[in-house]
Amino acid sequence: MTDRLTPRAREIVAAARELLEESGPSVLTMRTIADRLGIKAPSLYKHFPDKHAVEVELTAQMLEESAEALEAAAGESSGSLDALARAYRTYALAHPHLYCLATERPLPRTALPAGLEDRAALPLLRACGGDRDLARATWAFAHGMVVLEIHGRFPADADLDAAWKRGLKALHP
Amino acid sequence: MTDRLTPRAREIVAAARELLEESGPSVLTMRTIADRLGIKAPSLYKHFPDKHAVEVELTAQMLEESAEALEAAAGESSGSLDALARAYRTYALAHPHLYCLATERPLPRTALPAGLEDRAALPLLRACGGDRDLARATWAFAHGMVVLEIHGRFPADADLDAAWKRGLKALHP
DNA sequence: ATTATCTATAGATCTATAGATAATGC
DNA sequence: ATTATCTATAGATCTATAGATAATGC
Repeated sequence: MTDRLTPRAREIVAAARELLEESGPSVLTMRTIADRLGIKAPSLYKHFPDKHAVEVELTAQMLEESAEALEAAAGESSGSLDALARAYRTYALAHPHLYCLATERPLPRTALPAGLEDRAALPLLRACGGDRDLARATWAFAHGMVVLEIHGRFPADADLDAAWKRGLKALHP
Repeated sequence: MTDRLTPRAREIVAAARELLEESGPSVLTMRTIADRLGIKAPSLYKHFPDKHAVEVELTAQMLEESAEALEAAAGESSGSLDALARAYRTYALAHPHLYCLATERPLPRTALPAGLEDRAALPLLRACGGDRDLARATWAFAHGMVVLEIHGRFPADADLDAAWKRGLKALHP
């Protein structure tokens, strides 16, 4: 995974990520990426075939980092489902634009590192005792809570901690 | 609600909706909307101040129609939470681009018809016996299932009916 | 030699405004 | 008169390619 890209390509992805996280997807263009590196936009095409390839790398970063966050939560003292949920929510809310970019479009499965999709899903699956249906339902709940919060869909006075607790209590009594 | 817009404005929204549902958000431009009506794009600005105002109307349509679908499900024989969930999923999957447009951005609360947000939330809140936390958790679960399905995030062989059942059983035993 | 960069540019679009013209309604 | 439309256009962008030039590595 660290050798998927040349060093220069990694710098390009890093610049893209800073832009995305700071200012959102609408400012993420080949020109703004190049500007941040002090080069011209056409030079980027020596490192990536097109813009989509850069976005795929951002998606891979999100999946890998959220997998790491979940693995860390699973490995801690408690390792409870509450801890996993907290880790998921914390990661997503710390990187809302990245989370949405990686999540609100089809997974570019063939372009991602082998095994990454499964790795990202594994901690939750384990915590569900291998019950895939329960793991998917819990994932949907967590994803729904996170994206609805990111997009400001809950009423301003909603107690989201309470909603998380209520959902987790039901799914994992 | 039927008098929010002039007849011509309603035709514009209808054309926008057809485009969106047929071809997705990337083709929804002022020019394509105008083309579909046989007029030129600048003429649209006599009916809407800007493109965003058209999108707000599409969002209002989605909220109103999904509210209707949920109200109908609540009023039927069973009126169970399963029926509500089925209605929600069916509506969203029948209108994936509209559902995402209306859902994957902040709610334009001040521009929407008064009471629409509450109305859309009410059937589920009722079915939860007024428990707002449970209603929000259930909404997040349903929204998560739907958007993950729309965006092709579940493995191709995932049994989504089973995941829905499992989640609903937990949330509403 | 190869690689990274640059300049120049093709080829598309987009949103939105200004001002003229035609059609409609009192 | 008012309203809807049109033409013309401003003013921004975007992605991506072609071909030249400079710098690096054998």
